[in-house]
Amino acid sequence: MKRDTQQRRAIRRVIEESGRPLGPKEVLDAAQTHCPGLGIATVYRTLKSLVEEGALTQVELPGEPPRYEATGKHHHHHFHCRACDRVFELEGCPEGLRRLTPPGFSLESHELVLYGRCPGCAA
Amino acid sequence: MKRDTQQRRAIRRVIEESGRPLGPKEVLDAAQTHCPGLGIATVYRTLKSLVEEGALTQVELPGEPPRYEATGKHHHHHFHCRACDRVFELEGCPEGLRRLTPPGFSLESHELVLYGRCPGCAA
DNA sequence: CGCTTGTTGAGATCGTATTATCATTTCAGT
DNA sequence: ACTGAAATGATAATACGATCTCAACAAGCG
Repeated sequence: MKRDTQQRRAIRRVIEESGRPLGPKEVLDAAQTHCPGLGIATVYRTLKSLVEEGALTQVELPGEPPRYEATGKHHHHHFHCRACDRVFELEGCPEGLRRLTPPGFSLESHELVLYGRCPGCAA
Repeated sequence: MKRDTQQRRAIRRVIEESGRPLGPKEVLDAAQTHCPGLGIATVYRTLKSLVEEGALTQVELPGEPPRYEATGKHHHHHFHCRACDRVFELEGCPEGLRRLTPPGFSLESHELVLYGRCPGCAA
């Protein structure tokens, strides 16, 4: 049976409040302000179980370990800041993807990542 | 000083002839047909030095170790076949990326990956 | 409140990709 | 061909993220 622990509550909370995909380390740091003493093992365990029960979605970015965001948002992509290494959500989706697919290939999905500077780092 | 060895020649050759990004294991398998006895250590060493001298470019895809392709092609993206796990090059680039960038963010570059079935696996 | 059992935290352990080690080989200049 | 130095290959060692172990803890029930 699944228990409602402080740790699990803190982890869910920081991800839902952040509005952007967080890595395990980011989750740990943020959740420790609500739940001192929280360990990294619990973060990994909880992220895994939240993904399995569908509450979280793994976000895979090129050359990076996975991050996690709340499930249920509509289709979107991400912006990866090269300066602070944070990842932000983007609205919308580019046009003409089908046009890029050569004959014979069957297109099932796509991933797009924009790179640059976030507002805080662009200054 | 840099020597022209059979191993290095075989590795450059398979990458240039493949026309798609190859991972270290793929390079090893393909190059061994030209250079029997080739070891994985030499593949890693050579890939690294070819990247450093600018002959190869690292291709990072979500959730995958890097692959390598010849430098000098014009801007392009990739198609990742979910069945055979091979990666292919795509021509062209989607429209409207700038439109996706929220105010305050400075866009420097982007990566796009299409997923699906390649011609050989779609059948 | 007290018991049962799932959960936690610290550290050990693992898995995979990559790099270092080192004796041997082989390239390249003479 | 001879020689010195760089390159190679088998294997050990590393890096890193993620998972496992297990004693201590705490959620939830009666």
